Parts: sequence; C-alpha cells; structure tokens
Amino acid sequence: MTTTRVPQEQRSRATRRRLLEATVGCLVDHGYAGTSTTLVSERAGVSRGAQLHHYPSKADLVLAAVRHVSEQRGLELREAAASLPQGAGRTRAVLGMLGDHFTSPVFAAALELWVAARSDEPLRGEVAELEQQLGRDTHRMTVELLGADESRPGERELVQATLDLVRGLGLANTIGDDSARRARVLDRWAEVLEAGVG
Amino acid sequence: MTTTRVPQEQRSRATRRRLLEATVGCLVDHGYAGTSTTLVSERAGVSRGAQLHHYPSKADLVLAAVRHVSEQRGLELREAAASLPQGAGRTRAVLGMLGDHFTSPVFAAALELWVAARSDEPLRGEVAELEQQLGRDTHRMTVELLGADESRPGERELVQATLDLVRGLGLANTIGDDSARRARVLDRWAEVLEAGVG
DNA sequence: GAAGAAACAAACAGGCTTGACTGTTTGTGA
DNA sequence: TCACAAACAGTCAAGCCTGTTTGTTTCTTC
Repeated sequence: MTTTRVPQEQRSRATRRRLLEATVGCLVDHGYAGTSTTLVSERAGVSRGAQLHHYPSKADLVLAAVRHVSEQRGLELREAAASLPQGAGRTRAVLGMLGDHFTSPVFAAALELWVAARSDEPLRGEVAELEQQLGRDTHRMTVELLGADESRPGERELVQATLDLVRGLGLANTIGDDSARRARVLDRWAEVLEAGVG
Repeated sequence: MTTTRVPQEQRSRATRRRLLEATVGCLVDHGYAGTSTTLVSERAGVSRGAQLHHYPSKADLVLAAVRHVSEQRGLELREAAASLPQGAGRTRAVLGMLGDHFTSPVFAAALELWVAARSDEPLRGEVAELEQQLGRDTHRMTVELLGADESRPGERELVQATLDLVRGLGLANTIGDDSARRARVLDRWAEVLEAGVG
C-alpha cells in the first residue's frame, strides 16, 4: 500500500517507449512500407506478443507513433530555439535552426507518415490535426524568435513563407544531400526577412 | 517491305503507355505501398502476362514510371508557361502557375516516388538524377519567365528559394486543402520578388 | 500466501504480393 | 505459305505480413 512504486506501470511505459522509438527508427531507415510490425518488434527487442499486448493492431501502433513524432518535433524545436544567439545574425541563426530541424531524422519520419496518410483515411485525420497544431506552434515560435509584428500587413505571410520554404528544403534534402545550396538560399532568405520583418 | 507500318510496335507502345498511366494513377490514388502490380494491371486493363512481358519485374515498371512522371512534369510546366500573361501581374501569374503544378496529381505521384526512393537503393539513383535534371530545367525556365538576371548577386538564390517555397507549399497541400493560405503566401512572395528581381 | 490481473512469449491461419512457368494468339520476314 | 518471334493470357508456389489464439511469467492486492 505504502510502497506504491508501480514498477509494472514503469515497465509498461518503457516497453511502449521502446516500441515507439523502434517504429520511428524503422520509418527513417526503411520507410513506411518497410515498417512491418515484426521488424518493429525485433528492433525494439520486444516479443511479438508483448507488442500486440500494448498495441493491438498496426493502426494503433502507427497512430501512437504519429503522436510521438509530433511531440518529438515540438521538443526538438523548443530545445533548439532556447540556445539561439541574440544580436546580429539572429535571423540567420533562426533560419539555420529551422533548416536543421527540417533535415533531421525526426522530420524524415514525419514525412513518411505525412505521405502515407495521404492515402490512409484513418491516419489522415490524426496527422492533419497534429500537424496543424504543430504548425501553429512553430509559427508562433518563429514570430517570436524573429520579433515579427503580425499586425503589419504582409508580415504574417512572410513568416508562413519561411516555414513553407524550409519544408521544401527539407523535402529536397531527403534524396541528395544539399547542405551547400541550402545554406546559400537561407543566407539570401535572411536578407529578405531582415528587410521585411520587425 | 514498303508497308512498314509496324502495327505490332504500336500496340506495344500503347500497352506500355496504359501500364505507365495506370501506375501513376495508382500512385496518386493509393500511394506507393498500395501500388501492387496486380492493381496496376487491372487498372490498365492488361493481363498479368502482358505486364510481365513488358516489365519483367516491379522494379522495371516503377523505374519506367519515374521517367514517365518526370517527362509529364516537364511537359505540364512548359505548357502552362506558354500561356502566361505579359505585363503587370506577370510575377504573380508565374507563382500561380508554379503553385498549381506543385499541387497537381502528377506532383503527388512524384512525391510518392520521391519518398519511396528515400529507402530504395536502386530507385534513389534514378529519381535523384531525373529530379536534378528537371530541377535545373525548371530553374532555367523560371529565371526566364521572371526575367531574372543571375549575374546580380542574390538573384539566383531568390529563384531557388521560390522553387523550394512552392515545393513546400505542395507538400503542405497533400493532406489538407490549403489554397486560400497558399494564395496569400504567394501574393506576398510576388511583392518580394518584384522588389528583388529583374 | 493466494487469487487475479497485467505483461510477455510463441505458434498458427488467412490474405496478399510477386515472379516463375506454361500455353495461346497475332504479326513478321523468308 | 511457313517458320519464328513478339505480344498476350492465366495459373501456381513461395514468402511475408497481420492478427488471433493459447500458454507462461511476473506483479499486485486482499
């Protein structure tokens, strides 16, 4: 009674966490189609029975993975935002941070889910909602980081364009590495932003 | 000898064309994972034997589809570019044309192949090469349409940013329809371009 | 300490996909 | 006209994936 340390629930959490992380890893390494439940359980070091115990169907697992990825992305972004320099070069640093995020493994996982959701009815709802929410958060954060004033006409759209740009850069990066070109584009974009924001 | 009309080769071409168009249709409607060879042959109205005759393996079919999609995109872009208005609003019209292309079904098919290629070694090479080539063509075309002068510093990067931006907008459009937001972003971006290009 | 629940393990059946294989028709060149 | 090759048709087996089922261990609670 007094020793309510609940090691069982802890184990449960740990197992679920391992499964979700394995799922994300499979998405990054093998794509959505290559992410079979057997592969996930092997990668997680969890028996197939245990897996089915926690996530009765593949849909359950994938839905949970969608939420996990969304949370991870939010976390990564906030962490990266916290260590940005002040003063000159701030704009470029913000863009660099965004560019890094949209070329990170967790973005690759999100991209796989995003594209898979395009032709998977039950997935689409969840992905759309979470992505919209994350998008709003990211927008708000970027406005703040750049010191933008959304009451000025056009300023809001410029921030949106910034996020669409880095998404496009992220997509371009999935096949060939593109960091040199990306850096040049972001350099130029920083000039545009500094002229039109703040 | 004189009647070398070759109807056999014509039929061959027609069958291959039907198979490729069916493949693209499946990619758009069911995604890469949902594009099975049986589904493609049914959709094309081609027997499984005939399919295997023209494309011995699925990889052969998909590779051919990649080339087909790339050609289609080039064609669509050039056609759309041909009917652009001159004079005021030209910049916005170019952006609208690009935005339309990157939200079209053929772009969806390309996106499916793009993402699938991320975790498919033989596909990756072909997709990367063709996309790079198409990217160069599109860049060249956009420079011309906007009347940009790439010798001026930053102008080249501005055009690249434009293409990355519409790619990002296209990706955002895959799940939820986004046309209103897209229009506002492109309105704003047209202002930036007109200030910085030409 | 004993009953019951949660976590884990593993075998199994059903469905789907791919490509190999065999057979048939149609067109081409001699 | 005849031989040959290309196009087309359909069946079959092997493999993988999913989810169900049955059994075992570990923890909690009375």
